[in-house]
Amino acid sequence: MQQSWHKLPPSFYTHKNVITVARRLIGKILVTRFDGILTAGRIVETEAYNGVGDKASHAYGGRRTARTEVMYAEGGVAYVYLCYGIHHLFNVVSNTKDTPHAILVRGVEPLTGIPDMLLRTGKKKADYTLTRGPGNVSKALGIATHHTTTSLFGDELFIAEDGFSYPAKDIIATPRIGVDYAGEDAMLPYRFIVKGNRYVSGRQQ
DNA sequence: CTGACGATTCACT
DNA sequence: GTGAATCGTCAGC
Repeated sequence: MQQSWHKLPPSFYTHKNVITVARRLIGKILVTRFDGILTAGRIVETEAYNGVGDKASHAYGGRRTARTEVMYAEGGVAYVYLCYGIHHLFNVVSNTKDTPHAILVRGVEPLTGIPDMLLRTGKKKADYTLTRGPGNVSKALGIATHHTTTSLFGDELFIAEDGFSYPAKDIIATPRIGVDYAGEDAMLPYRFIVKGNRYVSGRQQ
């Protein structure tokens, strides 16, 4: 199983077009190995945040703060922040240094370590709610805010590919979720989902 | 130092 | 469908 995983190379993350990277992340495998506990899931939902010109992005207008500084790093690190005081949201930083692109992972399909995901989330059985929605993804995989700035080329937190891919016709673009405050940018088709997949958040088609 | 609020989730009506 | 939970972050004083 995991012996056929190949960690994504730096060139995957330094790509200039964050929309393209978000699209390519669909079908890849998000892997964590904290304290020797291996958990992994196949990414089925992502959202792109397109730098300083994107009103929905934390880096809109070139804003730099202690929290968002990591978005300006070279692609290939994690950006994790706390939302609503409760939920840890995991993002992948892309593009090169000083261009604050990021991709929010909103849904994965559990592959490895499901019993550990159940322990972390306190759930009793593995149904579609286990890793659907960005808060649940981080909780099930054990990702927390202190993992922000973690390199995706280490062994604790990374993204891999295993040769699997979804048919192109099943990957569709939609507007992003929960970004109504972004005005017209809220309409942009920067969210990618696997059509019909149960681990995609929001209303089911 | 203070206050308002969020790239959400879940329990409950 | 509605509302509470909950706290780090950031703008403003």
